[in-house]
Amino acid sequence: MVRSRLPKARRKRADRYHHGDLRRALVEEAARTIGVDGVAGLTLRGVGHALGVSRTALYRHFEDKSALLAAVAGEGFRTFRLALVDAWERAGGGARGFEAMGLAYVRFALTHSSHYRVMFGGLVDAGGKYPELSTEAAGAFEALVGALVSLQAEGIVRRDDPRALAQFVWAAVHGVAMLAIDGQLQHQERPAEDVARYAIERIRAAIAP
Amino acid sequence: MVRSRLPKARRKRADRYHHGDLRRALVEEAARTIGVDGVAGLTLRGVGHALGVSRTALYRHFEDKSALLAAVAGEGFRTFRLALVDAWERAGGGARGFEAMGLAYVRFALTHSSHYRVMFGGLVDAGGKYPELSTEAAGAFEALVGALVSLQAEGIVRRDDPRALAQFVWAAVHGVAMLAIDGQLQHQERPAEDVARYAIERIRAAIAP
DNA sequence: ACCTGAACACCGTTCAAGT
DNA sequence: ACCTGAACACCGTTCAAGT
Repeated sequence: MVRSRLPKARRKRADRYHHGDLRRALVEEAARTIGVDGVAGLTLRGVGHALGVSRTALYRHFEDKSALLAAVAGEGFRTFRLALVDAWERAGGGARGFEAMGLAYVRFALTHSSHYRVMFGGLVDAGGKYPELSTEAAGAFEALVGALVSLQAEGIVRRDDPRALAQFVWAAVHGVAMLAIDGQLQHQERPAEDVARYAIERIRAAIAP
Repeated sequence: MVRSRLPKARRKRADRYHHGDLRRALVEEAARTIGVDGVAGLTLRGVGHALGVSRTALYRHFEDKSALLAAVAGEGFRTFRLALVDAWERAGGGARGFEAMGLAYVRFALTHSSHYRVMFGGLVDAGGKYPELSTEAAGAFEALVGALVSLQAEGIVRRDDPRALAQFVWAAVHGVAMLAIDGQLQHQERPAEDVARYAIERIRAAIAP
């Protein structure tokens, strides 16, 4: 009996996936699918098929689809934090670092829009489930807090509670990113990045001493 | 043959739904379901069943599930705009009106969180589809622009392009609302409304002359 | 330990047919 | 015009069984 080759299946074989390899492969494949087809296009069957594995194999590593999405979101927060810190450090901190971090934020959201939506789609802090996700999200937040504390020491930022400041700044940039993703920021043909730059300048005024 | 009464079905009969009545009933029922069970809990079959109508009846009024959700989002933007304008006018405009509008914004988002998520879940401006939704969303935006123009005339707000200002303010409050919905704003046991108040104060500083 | 394949209970959507 | 009921092609998830 001839078995036709399945169209999307990878070369990898099932017996390679031991010792947690499959778990990582599942998260990566899910993230890739989301990047191409959006969250709505993510099916557990499709993920399994793409990896040449049965569609139920993933239940050995994740409780359900939500848990897989939480892992994807957690991974997203990790690379997100790295992008933010990298931008801050490359610009040498300070006022320039702050703008660079803000632009890196918006760029990440625009470049990985579907992934970003999963990160902020209501999974985080979903009743304390998915502790790894909460940790990664908190880590990204702490990167911002650290930057603000440094800016306070320089005298560029008002000496309010750093976490309160960070919540405000995060919320404001998050809002810009979300509206940019939704395509609601191109009213007068200005590119989203210019809008982001203007917003960051206003945020800087908002937190000035 | 005895027909057992279906559990969730309303009293209304199918023959009442003529001349567009069903369309409106479908939108209302979908909005109610979303409010109770979230977007994930919305099924076309459930909506039809709740109205005592076949599960395919809705295809006479909507192209597909997305179109129904767009109608729900549009309706959401309408009541949203009314809430914003009402808060602004009740406070008599000015600096107080601005704060009242901001608080009304966040309260609406927290009270109708699932509905709010549908409104900002990526349906608006989805390639120019759903013109009614775009119109309603634009209407809500214009309410904010109007308030800012009035504040500029009073000399409370800097004389930048009102639409650019409105985009920034909207984005910032939107971000606060989204993080509040996601439960990411209760770091130090402060209620979300206090965080919102602080954010609005900072936004006011950001757009000061 | 890890994976499979059949089965179950759900979906959204289509379509010929009814009034 | 508006609605129905059967049918289709999908889902996520469970579970006994295999290595």
